[in-house]
Amino acid sequence: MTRSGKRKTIYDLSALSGCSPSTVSAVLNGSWRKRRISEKTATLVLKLADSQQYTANRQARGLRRSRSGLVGLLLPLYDNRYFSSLAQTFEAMVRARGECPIVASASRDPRAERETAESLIAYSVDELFICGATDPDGVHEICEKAGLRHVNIDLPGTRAPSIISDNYDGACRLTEAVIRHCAATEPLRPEELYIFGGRDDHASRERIRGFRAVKRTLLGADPDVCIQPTGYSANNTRLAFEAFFAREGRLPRAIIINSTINLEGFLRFMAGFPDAAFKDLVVGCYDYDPFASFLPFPVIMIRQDVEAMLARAFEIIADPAAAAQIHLVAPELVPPRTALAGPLDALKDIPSRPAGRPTGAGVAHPA
Amino acid sequence: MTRSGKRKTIYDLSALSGCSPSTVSAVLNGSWRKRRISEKTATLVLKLADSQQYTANRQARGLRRSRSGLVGLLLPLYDNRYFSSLAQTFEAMVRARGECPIVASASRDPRAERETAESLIAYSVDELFICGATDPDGVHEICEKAGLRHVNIDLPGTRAPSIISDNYDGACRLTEAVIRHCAATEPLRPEELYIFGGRDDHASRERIRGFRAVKRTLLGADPDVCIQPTGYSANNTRLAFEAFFAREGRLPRAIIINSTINLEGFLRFMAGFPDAAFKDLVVGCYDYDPFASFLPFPVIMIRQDVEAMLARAFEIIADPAAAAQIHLVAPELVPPRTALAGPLDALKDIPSRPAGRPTGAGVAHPA
DNA sequence: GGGGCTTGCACAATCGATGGTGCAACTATT
DNA sequence: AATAGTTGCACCATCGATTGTGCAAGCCCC
Repeated sequence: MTRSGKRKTIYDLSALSGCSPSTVSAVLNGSWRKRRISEKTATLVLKLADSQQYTANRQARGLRRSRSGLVGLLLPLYDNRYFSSLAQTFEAMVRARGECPIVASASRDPRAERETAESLIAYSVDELFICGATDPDGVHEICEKAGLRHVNIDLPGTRAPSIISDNYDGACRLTEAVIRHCAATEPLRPEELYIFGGRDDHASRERIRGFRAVKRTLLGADPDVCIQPTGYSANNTRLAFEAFFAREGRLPRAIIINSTINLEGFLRFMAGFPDAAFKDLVVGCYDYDPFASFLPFPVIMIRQDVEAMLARAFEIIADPAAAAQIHLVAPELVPPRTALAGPLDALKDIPSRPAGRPTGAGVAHPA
Repeated sequence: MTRSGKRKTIYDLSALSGCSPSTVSAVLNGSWRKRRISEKTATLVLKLADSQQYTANRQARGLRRSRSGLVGLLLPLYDNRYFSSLAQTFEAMVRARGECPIVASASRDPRAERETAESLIAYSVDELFICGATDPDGVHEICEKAGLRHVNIDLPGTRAPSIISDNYDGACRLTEAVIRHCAATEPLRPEELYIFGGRDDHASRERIRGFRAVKRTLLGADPDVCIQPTGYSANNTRLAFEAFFAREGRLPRAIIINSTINLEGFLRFMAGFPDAAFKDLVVGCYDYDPFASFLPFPVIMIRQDVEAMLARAFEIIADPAAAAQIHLVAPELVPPRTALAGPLDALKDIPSRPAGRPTGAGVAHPA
């Protein structure tokens, strides 16, 4: 094992190769043809860099070039399948561009959002994708002061381009799908269909608007009491369901749930009852989670098109003339019991030799 | 709106305040008492820094101090609840220490792992947590050459301290729980209990070892054919179940599944059959996912103690004398239909005014 | 009033990489 | 052979913050 310790610098390579640090630098960053360094010198330096395990110090380079190669993603949180798949896809896309993704979460707290943005700026990120921020305009202001390109995703701001799902249309389709699913048994009455979860943000408002519009159209009425925006907390959602149940002695026949986080709150409620208690329930839920799709009652989900949103966001952030307007991306309605492929399917798995003998040829590892 | 553009530097503040850049620097990094800067000057500079929205350039600071303030986490992937909760918890812990978390994923590919580690080193991360790496020793070598403190999590290496779950014990308890659950109906025969998923890594081996040990003890036999390590791909897992079903005309009565990723493969298989086809199935699964816990058949899960593992990892990485040994952390057996609290429960939710009138006081937003 | 001590700060080198500029040593041209 | 043009590289300032060191001004004391 070679000695542990310090990283090599261009000065080390300079000494070893006998040429100047600037020549080494030019060779290593590819600008050597432009600087008329001879092929021979370049080869020598490159060979040395390889044998010495040289890697450039990105802080030094970033300082000099005032570009860090870092691309930031500001997220509310990691721990649900919508945001984790977003992070996964973001990372793949940034790496594909040869840059380094840096993801940070800010808990949907406007102050944390601003502080996190400042911290990312302190590290000189080159671009910032602001996702699901409670106060996108607050973050915008900080970005603008720092001269940092940025776009909003998932929740729109008024000062920067925003790429969001068409939440209104998604909610319409979701609500309609739930109503039709119920109608197969017995027509749904307006007071039998509730929406839980979400808060006073653009997405929740649009989803509630779609919910109400479709409900009014298809069911003829749209009582206010059916709107229960319990915030984005699982526990508050559980409490809301418990309160409802205590009051009504039953659940609604059909429930639209604003986020899988709220659906987790519903799970907490479920734990107190046997599955049989939910046999007639129909649920519609914003955001897709493969396991949620297979719960013991029909769960119709809306999958936001994370790949399309991010692809669009990358286009827009690259356009210096992009206006502070909203770009809608259509989400996808996912029927119950559907296991969609996700970003992980893009990763190749390395098959391993099975520990036991597989019974049939190639069974355990089909091509 | 203030003009967009450049960030302020200590030189700007120097000019504005009339004192030298080094004085400004000392004031802003807190070393000013030691440098005998007067309280008056300090106050002046701090006020200026505040009004000018100054934030230090971390690249410059990092370059000079050869510490970046970045703490790295190398993950196989983001997009399942085990790793996403790990990322979530990691981030909270790093921020609590006043540093900046930087998470990167490497797809369980040894080459990508090494390259990603190199990239993190290029950004001068101060510490690296290597989680679930296929080749931890390969990453170790790179870290050592760079003089970078590091620990392994989730999968052990031989060259650095490793904090992992007690996979053997967890598998024993899981297998036993599944067997007992089945026995309530009718005693399980050895050939009715399979294990699917995982590959030839330490965790899979330990889990299989525990599985076999308990099976042999409780069921008296332990046929090789019941071991099906189908890798960590959902699709390969689906194919394995389809092949099994095609061959046997049924599923095993009870299945242990090595990872929720493999369980997702099982979902893909499930999608082709009605729920009724699985009414007698009992599943045990490594890693906890709240939605998976509520599938329409009993799913007993093992939750790895992410908080304890990370807390231990932070202790160990801080100890310069830490040996390259394995530290076991006990995982938790989670009965079917259990909705555990997660890292998100630590986030306070900001309640919003409900759009509709809540029927009971405080129902939608209980304290 | 001169030596010694403290106070309060400025100066300048440094971290590693970059890129504009300068300049020898060659080659080509007339 | 003198001039002009090319080739191949070295020199040095620079990015922004940090930190060892130096030093003037003020104070104290005998």
